[in-house]
Amino acid sequence: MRISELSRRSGVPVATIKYYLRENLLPKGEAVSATQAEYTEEHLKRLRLVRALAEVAEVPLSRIRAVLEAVDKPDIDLHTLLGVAQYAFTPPTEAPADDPDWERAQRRTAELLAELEWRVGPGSPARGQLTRAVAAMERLGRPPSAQMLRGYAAAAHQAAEWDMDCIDPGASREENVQQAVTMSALMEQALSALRRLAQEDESARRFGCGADGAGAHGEG
Amino acid sequence: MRISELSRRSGVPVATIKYYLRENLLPKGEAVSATQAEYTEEHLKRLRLVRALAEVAEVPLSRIRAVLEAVDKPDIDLHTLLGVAQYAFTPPTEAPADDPDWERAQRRTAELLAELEWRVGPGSPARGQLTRAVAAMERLGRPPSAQMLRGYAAAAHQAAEWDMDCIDPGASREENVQQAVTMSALMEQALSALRRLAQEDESARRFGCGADGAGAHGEG
DNA sequence: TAACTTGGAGAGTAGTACTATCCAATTGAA
DNA sequence: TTCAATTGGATAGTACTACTCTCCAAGTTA
Repeated sequence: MRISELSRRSGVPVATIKYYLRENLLPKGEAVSATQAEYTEEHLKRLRLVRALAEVAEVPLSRIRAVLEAVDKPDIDLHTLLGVAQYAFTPPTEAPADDPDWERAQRRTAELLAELEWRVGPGSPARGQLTRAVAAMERLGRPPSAQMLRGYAAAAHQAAEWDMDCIDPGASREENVQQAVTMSALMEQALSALRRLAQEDESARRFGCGADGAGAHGEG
Repeated sequence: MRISELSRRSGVPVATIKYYLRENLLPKGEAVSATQAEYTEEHLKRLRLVRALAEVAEVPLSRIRAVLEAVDKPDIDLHTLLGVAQYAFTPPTEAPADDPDWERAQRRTAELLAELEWRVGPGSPARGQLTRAVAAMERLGRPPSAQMLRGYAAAAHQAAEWDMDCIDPGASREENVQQAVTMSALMEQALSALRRLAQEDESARRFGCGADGAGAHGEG
């Protein structure tokens, strides 16, 4: 397939595909001649994946590139594959110096993970992300209760188990990468949306005036 | 307090505070003279909130402005207050024309919400967000199973209940706004981080080689 | 009174994600 | 065979976001 067909089938403008090629978000097609290259179904799949992550999950292209590069290394086992994808997805957090809120948050998250006995690497960037969120809440004078964190952790673990149910250890590497990345990014969007909808529902139940739930606040 | 003290106490550069004032992210201080204005503790709180949302939750300033403006309207009840904050937070999604994946996703999300009997407005932007995520997964050939969506929905509702437990109907309006906004944005970050950590744990349990969990993939 | 600070305005900057233009080589229809 | 159209590759330009810097006159402090 030529670049124009890739464009037509994916709905992505040719100029954008060229940009993705330059930025190493898409591997180059096989050069047939000096001014012709052949693209495959794999290119189309990868392109669709990049667009889904960029448009729907709002992942910056730099991080998409990091994930794809991390994942393109051959000869790693499934757990490591999922791990590097995860690690590349999560932006690294640098700890501020001499911040009591940060110190407290870090202590709390470490205690939580120890209590839950989760098998997470000591340098997992999601630790930093969690610490940052908790520290920000401390700074605003609204620290989350230990109970709340434990509850959220239980819900998150439940979600993670369903996620892992979708991974087939026997499937191909490319399959598992697609699955894992889709999982991480798109189900996160879905979870975020569901939580917002659930908040609206719960708010209606507790504080709502009418109890019908149909268009309480103006039909956006 | 003068602008320089606001800067010192918040850690935000004076130039940035001036920018936020121009962009209506922070109300103007009370003008004492032509070249002097007085800022209060409320300004400091608001500034810290803006920074937490921008830096930690990565909410674009335009959406922070929308939330703060929506929430600054007086004389609305608690449920509506939480609702407008939520609505302003969620970017509106426009449906693509003639997309079978989108149609299917929309049908599935509508069915899910109906089955769960959640009281959500028909124009709630989180519906669009959910439809978009599901449609993207359909397009990639990896639609989430109905079971998985139901499971995620249950987890999301559980989280929403804990969220609402933190809202005190008797507290001041400004309190509730802060609480609701902090909740929505920062606990979402925390949930995302916890899900990633839980995925790492679950991946280690199922596919891991060593079973110690200490630094399986290279100490980020 | 002289150095410093302040609020306000405007321009400048860095980064992200495209988008448009140009070019020579190549291809496909007349 | 010829000639418009397409292709890949390179470069430049654009729109947007989030600051950051500079300037200035008015006001405050030593």
